[in-house]
Amino acid sequence: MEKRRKHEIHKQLSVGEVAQRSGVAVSALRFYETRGLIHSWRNAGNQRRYARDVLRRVAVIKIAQRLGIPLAEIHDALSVLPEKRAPSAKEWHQISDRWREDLDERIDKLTKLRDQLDGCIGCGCLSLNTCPLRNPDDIASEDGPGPRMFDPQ
Amino acid sequence: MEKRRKHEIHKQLSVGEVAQRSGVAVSALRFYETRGLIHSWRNAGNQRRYARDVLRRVAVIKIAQRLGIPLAEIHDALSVLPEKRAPSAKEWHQISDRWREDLDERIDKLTKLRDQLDGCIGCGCLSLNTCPLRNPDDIASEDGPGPRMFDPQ
DNA sequence: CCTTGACCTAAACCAAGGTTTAGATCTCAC
DNA sequence: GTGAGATCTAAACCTTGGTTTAGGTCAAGG
Repeated sequence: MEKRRKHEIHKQLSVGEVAQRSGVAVSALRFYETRGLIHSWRNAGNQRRYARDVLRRVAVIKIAQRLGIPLAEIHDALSVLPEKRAPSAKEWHQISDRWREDLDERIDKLTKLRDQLDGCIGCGCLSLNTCPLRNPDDIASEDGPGPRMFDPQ
Repeated sequence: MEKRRKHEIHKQLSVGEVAQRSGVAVSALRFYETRGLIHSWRNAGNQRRYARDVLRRVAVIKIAQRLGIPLAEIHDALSVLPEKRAPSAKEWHQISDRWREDLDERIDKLTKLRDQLDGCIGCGCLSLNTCPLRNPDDIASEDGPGPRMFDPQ
């Protein structure tokens, strides 16, 4: 509780406090700042100070990272969100819907890939120049039949 | 046909020929060689020469890349495959089954993530310190309730 | 007042998967 | 045999998402 006192006294957070409470390394927080994902001001001694709202922002960043969204896109998404208040349901929807679509596309792509692989495993894939796995864009081989994937046995 | 003559005369392929026929850049082929994914010998003038079988190997590499398998793992998988003949169905199975599992896991992970996101979008997510999206490992927050994601409106 | 821990910056470093560049050498068709 | 185009090497560079290090400054309890 000794250590907690500081937190209770001022509403601003130091970078170390944000790190501890958000579970993100100090170096990562500074990195996010260079990328414009979070913001801070400086105290008299040039140290970063954060509004408590930064914790929400960092939480959103962490979620987006888990979803596999690149930081640049997270940045764009966050620029929709207000800095000093909680976003409205509508604002959150705007962002999460976009990420949801992104996720869907990736799942779709992987699923199609899996189906192609299954086809290729199952069928023996003796005619690999027509195999969808080898010809993702359905471009006919320009140089005669390619090598077969494996021996007919 | 002029240019084709060279191909027809010798069964060995130069790096440029492999690049053209496989659709992989020369620089990438050299890179794969440094990683031990493909092999070549040198001619009298120190230029790389490849057996035609390298084309099959590169095809497998390309497929694996599409599946999202890192080169180091592709290397491990390829070390199972023979260099100078087409792999047997069994050998191909050994590899493709592994990749299939890998793919499955990733699809699973993304699907779970999508479901969590859906839950979070749908439910309003007012209690974010218990939200599965924010607490992937189900660890209780140690520092009181976190900030809510958005306003109840 | 002083020491220790937190903080500051810039720059280097890491992984993956290559590409680009520079400068030298080889090959081949004519 | 010669010039163009292909190839060679090593090293630098690129992106993404940071971490580490070095050398200094700040803050605060005792």
